[in-house]
Amino acid sequence: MSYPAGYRIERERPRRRQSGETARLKAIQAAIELFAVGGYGGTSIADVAAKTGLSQSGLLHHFPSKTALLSAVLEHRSKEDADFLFDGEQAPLGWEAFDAMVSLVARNSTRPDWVGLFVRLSAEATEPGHPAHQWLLDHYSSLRRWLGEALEDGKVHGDVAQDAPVEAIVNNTIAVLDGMQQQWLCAPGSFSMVAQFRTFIESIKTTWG
Amino acid sequence: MSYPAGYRIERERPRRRQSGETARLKAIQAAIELFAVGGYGGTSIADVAAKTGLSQSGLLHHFPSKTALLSAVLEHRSKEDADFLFDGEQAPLGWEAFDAMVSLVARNSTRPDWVGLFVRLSAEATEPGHPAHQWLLDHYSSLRRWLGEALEDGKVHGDVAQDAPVEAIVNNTIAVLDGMQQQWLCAPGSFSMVAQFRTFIESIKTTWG
DNA sequence: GTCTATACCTCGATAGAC
DNA sequence: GTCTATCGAGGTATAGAC
Repeated sequence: MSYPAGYRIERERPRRRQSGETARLKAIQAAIELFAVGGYGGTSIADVAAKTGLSQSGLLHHFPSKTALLSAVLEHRSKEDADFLFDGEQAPLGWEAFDAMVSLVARNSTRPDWVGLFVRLSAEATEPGHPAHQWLLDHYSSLRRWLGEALEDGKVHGDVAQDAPVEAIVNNTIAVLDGMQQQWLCAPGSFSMVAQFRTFIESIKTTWG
Repeated sequence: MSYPAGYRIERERPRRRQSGETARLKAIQAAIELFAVGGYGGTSIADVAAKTGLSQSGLLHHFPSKTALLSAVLEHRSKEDADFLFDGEQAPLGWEAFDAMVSLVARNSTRPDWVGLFVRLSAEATEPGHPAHQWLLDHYSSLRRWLGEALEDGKVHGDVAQDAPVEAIVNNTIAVLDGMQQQWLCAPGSFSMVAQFRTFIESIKTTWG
């Protein structure tokens, strides 16, 4: 059975009840903002529900449990980060990868909630039993792989010194990124994350370029 | 009024009830280990009491509130850190300050509980309302001051390049320290914090030495 | 899809006996 | 110095009406 073009079975109609998808997105956004301040453990689903404009049970209709909500938040975050960094294109290699990280820092500077979300969750999720633990491991692992490959590629092309300690450079880059955000949260606006991160990148380029 | 040497008014006597000081120290140690895993918000005073070998109320006899316990923990930590780094002597200046930081990292490598304590608490305490917020600000502020002075002194003595961006170097050093510990907690023993931190220090020495 | 009501737990803190 | 008992608040999750 087929229909002529333009024919729609389900036409748009005004409705009081928002669609499940709308409610989910609103809730995820609310959860991001609240987790960013209180972390996962310090935020109640009632808080998220209130910010979403739902009762607690109303929220639990869309996310059967608090951890389900967390999973949705993490998935959302990972996706947006990947979209920003790569956006369908090939991941940059060589020092360009580190320049891409600078862009990421610039983007983060405009999104305190995302910085807070990561800083809080990653500290909590260090613990093996935490519901975001695996996510955190995956996050680090993919970041390490990408930056590691970028440096190895740079060695092949002669942009990176042959004796550059890849693992240490990669880990330190990630460490600067995370530690800087931690400091920045204490006093947002007290320094430029971009400028500071650039200083770091310049230093490693100078040393192992 | 004076007593002959060797004469003691209060002689040691066996007692069932431990002294207040003993109980306090036991509780602080227990709290450190528990805060290191669950953070401040994620740890109940009942947990601390159990680990100390007291009932919840028994613990609250020594620390009138949960925040009082936290304060004692923070004070304890700050003191031990200062003792380790300076130990009554003058704080080292120039690049020696950064070498001292390497020693600190080496010490931390043997104390996962301290690393955990700092990572969790500092992430929570980023929030202005957190009971450890001021402590965190003070911690960063004193660390920044010391490392900043060290670099300025190095400039005077010609060990540090005149155009070295002091603030960025200092902040990045602290960032590496913090971020590295965060990664290390995810998989303690998966890499050497000392070696990695040395790589960072070498890089900045190379660039601005 | 959203709500109220509720079950059941844990938490921080206080009161008061020993 | 340590305990039991208890209060009141707030947490997750479920049942069931609309």
